[in-house]
Amino acid sequence: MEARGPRPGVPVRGSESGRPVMAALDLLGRRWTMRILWELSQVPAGFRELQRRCERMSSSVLTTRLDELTSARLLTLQPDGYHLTALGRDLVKALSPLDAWSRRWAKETGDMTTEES
Amino acid sequence: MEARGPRPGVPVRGSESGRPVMAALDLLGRRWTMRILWELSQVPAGFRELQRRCERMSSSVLTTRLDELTSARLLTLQPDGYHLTALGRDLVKALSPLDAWSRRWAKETGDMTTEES
DNA sequence: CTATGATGCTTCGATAACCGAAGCGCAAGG
DNA sequence: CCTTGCGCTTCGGTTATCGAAGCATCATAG
Repeated sequence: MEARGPRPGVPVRGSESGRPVMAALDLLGRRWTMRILWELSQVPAGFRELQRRCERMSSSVLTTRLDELTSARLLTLQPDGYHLTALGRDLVKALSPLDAWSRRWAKETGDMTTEES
Repeated sequence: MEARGPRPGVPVRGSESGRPVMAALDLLGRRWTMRILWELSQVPAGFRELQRRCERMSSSVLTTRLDELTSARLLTLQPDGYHLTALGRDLVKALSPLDAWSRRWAKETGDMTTEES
């Protein structure tokens, strides 16, 4: 299929610099990407189960994302489904404070607390 | 403009659950969102400067994102430009391990275009 | 040998998201 | 007055995503 997502060292959407973090932001800023990583970090899954878990995400996009993430070396397809690589697990680990943050976000939404420069 | 992005506690794209982290993943998984937060965390900026920094991102999308992020209480418009709120700064803080990870990613992908951030 | 059901994945027309050049209304400066 | 910069909108064109249907393959069952 030749999807070929963003990789560090190469210009990406919104940045010619090739700075690694920009490639990461591009990759992660595509629909479903973080969700897929998130789901796979909980429990590895095959194509269709992944699709089910993500509330019927379209199969074509799932294929594209799996291609991008695989060619970025974040996951691999194994007999029993897609797994995160060590690199992929590290990414999820790097992203994990997001869960705690989101809970705080939920709490503070509706409040009128803490807002200044 | 009434764009109104995802908020915790409300069903979002790809998840009916309303779980906070799903709302966060939806919000952050939109084009330019993380980049905008990233840029504003470095230095606050007005509309046009922000547009310049993000290599000419389209103004219409920028408006939409600023609207979403503002109504999510992650940033505010002040006389001297857009600023992160305390909540927004915490988000960026939660996302900050991404920078270190991306450098490792770059190393392990074989590409050595590791510029300074 | 069917047939049935599950898998990973593709196709393709329809829809939604995004792009970007142009322009608006406003405020400040010359 | 004229210009400059601002936040922001408009709108026609482009790209990304959707989703139902289908294909090839493998395993199990009849």
